[in-house]
Amino acid sequence: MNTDQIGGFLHEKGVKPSFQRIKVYEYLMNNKEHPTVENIYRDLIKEIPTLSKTTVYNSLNTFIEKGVVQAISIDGNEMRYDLYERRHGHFKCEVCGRIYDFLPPKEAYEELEALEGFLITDRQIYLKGVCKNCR
Amino acid sequence: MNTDQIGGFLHEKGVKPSFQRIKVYEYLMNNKEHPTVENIYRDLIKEIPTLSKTTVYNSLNTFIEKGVVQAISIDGNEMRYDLYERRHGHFKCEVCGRIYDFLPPKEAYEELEALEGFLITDRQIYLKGVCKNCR
DNA sequence: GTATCTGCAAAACATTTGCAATTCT
DNA sequence: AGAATTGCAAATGTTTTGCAGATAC
Repeated sequence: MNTDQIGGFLHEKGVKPSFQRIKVYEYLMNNKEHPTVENIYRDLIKEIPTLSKTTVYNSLNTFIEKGVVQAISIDGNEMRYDLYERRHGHFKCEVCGRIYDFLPPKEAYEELEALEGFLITDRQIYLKGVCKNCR
Repeated sequence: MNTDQIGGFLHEKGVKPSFQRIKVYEYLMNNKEHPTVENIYRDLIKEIPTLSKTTVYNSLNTFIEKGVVQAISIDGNEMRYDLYERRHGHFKCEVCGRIYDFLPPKEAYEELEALEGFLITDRQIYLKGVCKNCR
């Protein structure tokens, strides 16, 4: 996906595709390791020297509102961000700090529908432990 | 469970049962609505006028280390705390803000074991939406 | 008597807000 | 021109840290 295509996609989703927003979205496309605002800001400012952290926050919050990005609050520290994809869970390694995606079996999600009388709009499955590399 | 029994229990779990720690633990036993540090502090200071918020944080962090309490980071705001119980999920109502416990079907948890080569020490399932009362 | 725990004040961070300047249509 | 967006500085709110005094074994 090139810049124009991202613009088109954001527009479709109800997000005005400003230059900064396109860059933030593109960053999330190319960096799947669940970056923090700091990560995004530090990297993008090389390309966009006038960028402010506020704009990164603004962009991300707009994306979340429109459902194109999800926030990951797997621990009490900073938020991490990820393109929205249905039904994937996150595993955080307590040793290296890396966050891995995983695809929980369909059953795990389907069973979660069962909450009688509640409207469910978001589901997050967070696992913690020690990853393959760190064991 | 009375104060002495809590003390015994904490001792068993490797937590020195100070007066303050027993009170914090007792508070979590009696207040299952996932209180914040602020909640705990505001209520307990009535009983323990010298209590400090630092001690509440210290106690909770010790509890978490020893696995008797779990922290809930369901959103990017303050942490919430809950006695550790195997296998229960949390649902946050976006309207009233309340956090409900729910018991995910066994299958949902068992399937999560499947992560090849990873050691899993903690699992959290967070749902968000609108609760029965707020619909 | 030495370890640990408490509690105050200050520090450290992440995130939000107010607002003026800029950009886009 | 009008509306939305950007970016700076300041404010907010949560959690941690440093440290001195108190407590416990």
